[in-house]
Amino acid sequence: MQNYGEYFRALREAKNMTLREVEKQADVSNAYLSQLESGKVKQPSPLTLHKLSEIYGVSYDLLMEKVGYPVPERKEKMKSESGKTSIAYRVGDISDDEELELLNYLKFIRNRKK
Amino acid sequence: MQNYGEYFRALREAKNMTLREVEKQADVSNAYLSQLESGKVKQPSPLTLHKLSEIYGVSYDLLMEKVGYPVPERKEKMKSESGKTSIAYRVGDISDDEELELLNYLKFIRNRKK
DNA sequence: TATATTTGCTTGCAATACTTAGCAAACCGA
DNA sequence: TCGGTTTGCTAAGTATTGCAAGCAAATATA
Repeated sequence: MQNYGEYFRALREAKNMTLREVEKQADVSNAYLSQLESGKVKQPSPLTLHKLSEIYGVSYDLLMEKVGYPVPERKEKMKSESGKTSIAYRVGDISDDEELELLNYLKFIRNRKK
Repeated sequence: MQNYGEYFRALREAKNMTLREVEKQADVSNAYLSQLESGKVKQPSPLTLHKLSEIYGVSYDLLMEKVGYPVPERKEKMKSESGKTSIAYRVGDISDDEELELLNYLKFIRNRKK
């Protein structure tokens, strides 16, 4: 993915967290998080991705793949293994653009009722 | 692992390869390989590890673990999640209500652009 | 309104991955 | 012996990760 900065931002905003909240929980500086979300970071380290994956509740592998690191066989497996069962729930059915929209909508949902 | 430099050297020598042979196949400079094997490198990038894993015939995961990167736990998490929704896999932990809303919104997105 | 806090961001800076250039010793065939 | 090649290595330089410090605007609090 080229513009994964926006993706990280969407993840954070979907959780309604500030840069400094993530900084505390992940032990990653808010300065660096800002750079990450604005596309100024090329490839954050696996350790950083791991911390963020836990906070945002997404898989470590997914983030590794997002930023362009080689990923130990997973995507291919999931695509080839499960047949047509539960196609509506399949991961690959959602494009990156759609995913961003869903994250933004999730943020809207969570802010709506307060 | 602390002294994985020697480990990489052992891998290379077990294959009877020179630094320059590995350089050609992996597209990693012999200078850097030398530093790597003499313990002057802290954490080679995942991409470099991936290339070396293919040449030396060891698993990518193993090398990732050797140099101290977090390694995806493929035991419980993924299996317990696979039965659930894949949207959660992509956008993070969500409630059932939120999932329903997101699925409806996804349908809206897809019908919209046509 | 005025002051304090929050929030995102930018600017230097240190550490480190990785490269190009090149050195020195070992190894070759004539 | 001698010129060339191979081999591992070091030195110097570039690029990027990630941080501490701090700024400016928004927001909260008095």
